Amino acid sequence: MSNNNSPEDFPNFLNNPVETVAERLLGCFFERNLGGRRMLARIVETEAYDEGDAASHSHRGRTARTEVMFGEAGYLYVYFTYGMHYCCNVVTGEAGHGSAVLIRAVEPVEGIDSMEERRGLHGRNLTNGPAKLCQALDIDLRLGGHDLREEPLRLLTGELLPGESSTCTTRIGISKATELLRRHYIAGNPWVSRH
DNA sequence: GTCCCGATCCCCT
DNA sequence: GGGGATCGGGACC
Repeated sequence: MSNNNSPEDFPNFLNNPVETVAERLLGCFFERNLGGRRMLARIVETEAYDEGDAASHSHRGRTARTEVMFGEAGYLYVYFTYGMHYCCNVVTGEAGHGSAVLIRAVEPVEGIDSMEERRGLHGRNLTNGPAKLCQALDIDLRLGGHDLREEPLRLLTGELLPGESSTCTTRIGISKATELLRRHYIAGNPWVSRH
């Protein structure tokens, strides 16, 4: 992996249409510092959401919950769902436009023991779902609105590896705008939630 | 104020 | 493959 994880590695493409960003986030990293323990995870599956999209939390306009989605790119939008799960999104686009990319699956790279401890299991189910990865990386509402250039959770740029390619399909777990091809994942990657 | 349902996961079969 | 867990947001009264 050609990645030396310096702070300058923050992605410079977040201020683009959300489906473009969703694709380009594939291969980027979350670097989580938890009490001095470092975890690194590679993004392998994403979904794009924005205002014009009936499935998006920003579709009905600004609310206290979704305010972060309408802010500047590069911040974290976290929501709580089904009474017990958290999911996280990278805010994209210009301020005033409510768009974000849901991170649906990551591939553990470093600090795997720490993730396993938090999840209470090991193997494929560690991070192959949006709420699973939040539990593994200890992401909850306390990180809502967090600047992803800063500790303790940073977004670092990354690329697809030679031989890898991305695929685009319809999104998962939604009932509106089900026809849109706004789910992106790295083809064949074992950490993707569903192939 | 009340009601409904969700960008889900896990355990059981 | 199905259902239960569990709670906050948003719609409507």
